[in-house]
Amino acid sequence: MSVVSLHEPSHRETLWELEAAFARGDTVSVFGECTVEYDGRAASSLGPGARLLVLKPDGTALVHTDEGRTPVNWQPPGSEHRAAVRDGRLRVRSTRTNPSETLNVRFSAVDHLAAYAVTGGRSVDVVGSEADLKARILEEPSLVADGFEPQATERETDAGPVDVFGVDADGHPVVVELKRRRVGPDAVGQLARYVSAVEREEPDGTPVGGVLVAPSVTDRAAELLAEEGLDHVAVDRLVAETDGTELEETDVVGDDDTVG
Amino acid sequence: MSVVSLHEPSHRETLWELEAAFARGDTVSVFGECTVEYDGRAASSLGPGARLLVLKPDGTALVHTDEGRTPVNWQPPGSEHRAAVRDGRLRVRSTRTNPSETLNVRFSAVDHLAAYAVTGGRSVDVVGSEADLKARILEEPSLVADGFEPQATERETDAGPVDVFGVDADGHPVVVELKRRRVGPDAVGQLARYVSAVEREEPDGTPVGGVLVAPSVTDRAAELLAEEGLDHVAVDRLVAETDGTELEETDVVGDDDTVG
DNA sequence: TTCTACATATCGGAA
DNA sequence: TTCCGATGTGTAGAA
Repeated sequence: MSVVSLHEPSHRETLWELEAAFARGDTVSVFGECTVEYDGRAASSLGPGARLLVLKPDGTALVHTDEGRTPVNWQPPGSEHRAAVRDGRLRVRSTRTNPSETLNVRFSAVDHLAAYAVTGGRSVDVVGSEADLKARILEEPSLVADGFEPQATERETDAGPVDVFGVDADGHPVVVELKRRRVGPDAVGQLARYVSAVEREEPDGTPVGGVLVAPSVTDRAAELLAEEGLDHVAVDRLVAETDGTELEETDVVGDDDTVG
Repeated sequence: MSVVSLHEPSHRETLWELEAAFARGDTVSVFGECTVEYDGRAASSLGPGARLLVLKPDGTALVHTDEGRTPVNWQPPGSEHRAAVRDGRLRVRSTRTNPSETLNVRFSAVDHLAAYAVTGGRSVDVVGSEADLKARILEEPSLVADGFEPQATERETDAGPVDVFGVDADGHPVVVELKRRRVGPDAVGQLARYVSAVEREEPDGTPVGGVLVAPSVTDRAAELLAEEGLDHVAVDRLVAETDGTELEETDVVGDDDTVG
């Protein structure tokens, strides 16, 4: 049987099915009235309400309310799920170590449980990552500056790895920081940090250039760049991906049986 | 009825029930064999597999595999869900604008659907935030440095808001950056950025101090701090919360009916 | 395991 | 709405 589904089960039935689902390696969805407590890196408490609890075979636990992409409470992969009936409530406790964390979900009533053999598979990123931007820069270094010659990627410095490192037309070192989206002061700080580190490596007085490649920068970021003598080059991910040729949306519109 | 549950429904039944659940404002859990495509800030594709789809009334859509806390694909709150039957498959499409994004989940077979009136409520953080750390510092400024006097929190600079701003025993400006956990080079960069901004505000030659308050720092971060003439003060969240008195775990151990 | 930075980050607060 | 930084960030890749 592919799916096990319990409608308004007793705590004992829920307990039994959770045990079986854990043993099978199923992913479990539980709807019910519960409270949630968490203690670990922080500590929090959630009062009674109707929630969705998802338990994965890799140890992930998610408590969702009716709002938000982020679970209201959770436990990361690698945790261990345990269920028990105590004080007339069904308790699901998920724990992990390093850091030590505990999630406690107490159901006064379980309204529905479903267990199913969910499979894996990663979503293949077809476009849009910082790696795409890097490929584009390496393919056409003049986007950074006329005469720019890349020499290394992920080059290590005392301040961390530089996205693209190279030399300008005068042979002076240039640090390039890539961002896939509009950036603020933090990205300028990151670039400045790498530039400083390279300056410390070079003979005194060697000018070290810094270029922030991003679709756009905030006003404050632009001021900080000017303040630090750093440059911004506007390169959009669309430009990076299409090489000048815009892609058209070709998805078909107009369906039968559409609801929503 | 509190929960609506369909076992191995036809696409038409699924479609009908999704429509009803959307109208009621229910949160929906769908188990089935599907492919997923996403296009928006990035673009990705996920091949056939057995997955869990969660649809919330606020427009959130989550596609979960058997692994990981992060959904393999998703749509943020504010999106609009639509369902349709097309080419013999049940399609759930979730779209939003600004940025324009589309999530497309195509089920070859739906094995289970459950709809339930999930309620809200935020998890109340009882301890452990950066705000706690700030309160602790304001309560006992000498933790930062002997003679330190806080003058403002979230003080604006050209580089952004400073967590705690004050003067040292000599009356010189001091910038304090708070972190609730162990920090790396990025936090040093953030502090350095604020210090630089304050230095630009002050008369030339005014020494501006910078203190990073965090439980600990990485080796590289420590080197960078030294390089920049900045300080680190180790203040743990536990110290911040308990004021010297350690809390004991009082949770009861030893339950009946425990499984897992 | 730890370190380092990316992410379709998400989220909340402020201007 | 944009800006800005915190987050129990999570996650991957490298040392």
